[in-house]
Amino acid sequence: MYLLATVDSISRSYWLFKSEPQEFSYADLAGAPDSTARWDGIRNYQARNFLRDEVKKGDWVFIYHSSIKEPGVFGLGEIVSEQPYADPTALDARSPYFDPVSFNKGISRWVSVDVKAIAPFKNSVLLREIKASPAMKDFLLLKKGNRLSVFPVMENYAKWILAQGKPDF
DNA sequence: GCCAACGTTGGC
DNA sequence: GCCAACGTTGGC
Repeated sequence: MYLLATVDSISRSYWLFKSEPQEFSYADLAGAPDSTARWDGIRNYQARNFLRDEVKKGDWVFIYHSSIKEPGVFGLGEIVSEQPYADPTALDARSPYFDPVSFNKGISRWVSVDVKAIAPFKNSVLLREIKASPAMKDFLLLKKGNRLSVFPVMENYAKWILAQGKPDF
C-alpha cells in the first residue's frame, strides 16, 4: 500500500517503458508472481544506458503499449531491483532476444531491471489524447522519429499523465 | 501492409 | 572513418 503522503515526499524519477502488449502487457505484469517481472529484450544502446546508469529502485514507470490500434499508457510500475543486471536473454539461443555478439563474448552487453505493477490506470492515457494536449506538446514521446523504448519523463509530464490516468492504488 | 525515421553493420 | 545497404520501430 502506497500512502498518498509519500508521493510528494519521496524523490523519484519517472520513466516510460514501451512494450507491445501482444508480447508483454501491463496485465501480464500485474498477473506475474508478486506482480513483478524482468524487463528484458532492450537492444538499443541509448535505452540500455538509461537502464544501466539512471533508472533507480523506487522510480516509477509508465507502461506504454505500442503497435496497437490505440497506443497509450495503461498502468504504473515501480523499479524494484536494487541494481541493473545483465540481461540473460542475450545469451539464450532459444530467446527471441538472443544476441550473437554477447554470446560470442560470453557476457551480455544488455541490461535488465525488475518492474512491479503497482497500479493500473482507471483511465488509459492514449497517444491521441497526449497529442491533443498543449501541456504535453514537448513531451519526448511526441518528438518526431522517437523510437526509444526507455526514456525519462520530466516531472510535469509525469504529473499530467498521473492526473489523467488516475492510477488505482 | 505501408513507409518514414532511425540504428546497425560491414566493405573499403 | 565514411557511408550504402539493410534491419527495426511504430504510427497510420
